[in-house]
Amino acid sequence: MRLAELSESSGVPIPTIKYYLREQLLPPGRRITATQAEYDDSHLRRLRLVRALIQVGRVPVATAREVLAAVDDDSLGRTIRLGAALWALPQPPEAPEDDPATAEAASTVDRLLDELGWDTAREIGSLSPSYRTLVTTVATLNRLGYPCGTPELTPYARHMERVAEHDIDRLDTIPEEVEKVEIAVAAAILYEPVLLMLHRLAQEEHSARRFGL
Amino acid sequence: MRLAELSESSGVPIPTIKYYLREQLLPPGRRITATQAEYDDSHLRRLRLVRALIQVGRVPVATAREVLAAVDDDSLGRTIRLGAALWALPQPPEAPEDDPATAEAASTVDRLLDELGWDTAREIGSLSPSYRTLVTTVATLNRLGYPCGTPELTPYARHMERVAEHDIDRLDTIPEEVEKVEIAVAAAILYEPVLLMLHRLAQEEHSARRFGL
DNA sequence: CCTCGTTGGACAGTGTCACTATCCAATCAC
DNA sequence: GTGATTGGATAGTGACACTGTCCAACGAGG
Repeated sequence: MRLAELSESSGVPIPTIKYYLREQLLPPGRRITATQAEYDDSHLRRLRLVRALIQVGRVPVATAREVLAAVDDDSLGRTIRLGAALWALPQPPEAPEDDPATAEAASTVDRLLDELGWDTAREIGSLSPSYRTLVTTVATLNRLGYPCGTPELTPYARHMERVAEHDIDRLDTIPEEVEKVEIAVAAAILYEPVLLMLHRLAQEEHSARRFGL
Repeated sequence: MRLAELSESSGVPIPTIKYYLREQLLPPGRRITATQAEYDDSHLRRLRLVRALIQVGRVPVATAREVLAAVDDDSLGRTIRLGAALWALPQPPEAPEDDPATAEAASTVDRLLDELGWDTAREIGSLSPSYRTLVTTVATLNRLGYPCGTPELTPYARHMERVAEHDIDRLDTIPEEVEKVEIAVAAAILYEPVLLMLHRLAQEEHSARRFGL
């Protein structure tokens, strides 16, 4: 497959593919001659993953490179590779640590994790970007005057726990091993918008039912 | 409250506040003299909402202006105002309609809504940005070779339905009427990151439990 | 009254980011 | 052999969210 054909079948413009090659989001093709290269299905799949990361997942190019590097790192096991990839996802800017609202939010989240019995998350604690982002967001909500303490968060956490269990059950059902990590990353990143949109649709539905259109 | 004081107590730099005033994200202060203006608590609250929208919610400035215009539109009822505000939230770029994968994804989502009995969502259909984004995302997942049909989506939709019901119950418990819409918008936008982060934390927790660290 | 620092406002400049346009020499198709 | 095409390098573009500079009008201290 030539570059033009790769562009054709992926719908991505040639200059953009060249840009991705340059940024190492896409491995170089197999060199045929000094000036021509051949691409295969793995390039096509990777290219679609890149587009999904950037356009749907809104992942910055530099971050996508890290995520993909983790995906390609054969020295890591599957779980670690997936974790490393998700670990690299972008987070909103963090509030200063000396902020009292941040400190309070941190203790709120800690109490939540204790209550839920999420001991692993509790141990990893502030090393996890998810944890830190959660703290920042809770602090923001509190500063805005919106109640967001442990009691408010607990039901949401229980719901998401069930969703996560379901996610992991599904991961085990994927048959192919080769592209498993690639697919898992795509799933992790692309299922988040799906969840959000289902959430908004459900809100629209139930809001309309309760209050009318 | 002078501009400098507003900047001080919000932590937002003065030039940025001026920029927000210029972009009409923040209403102008009450003019004291020809060259000085006075701001109050409502400005401070609005400013924090703007920061939350832009920094946590990653809402573009132009979109934030529309969202806030809907919030301020006294001619609309509360539900409509909230709907209008959420309606304006940014969506990923949409796939071309003639794409066969998009058409298939649309029918998948339609079947899902039928199955769930979300009749209002079904009627509104493609008018809702949430619907269209969901279709686009499902199409992307399918193109990547990830199974994402009605059976895969249904359990997720059921979970999010329960979350949405809980959301709406909570909305009713907010006592103050004046800032209700403002708070509801902040909640709708800021609770999405909270949900996502709880989801990721839960994934980390259960993945670690099942597969080890 | 008269400074002199401060205020709000206008406007141009900056940094980042995701592309995109241009150019070039090597090669392939006829 | 010749004209189009290819892959690669480099520089440019446009959107976006600020940010820095300047300025005339205040307002408080002497």
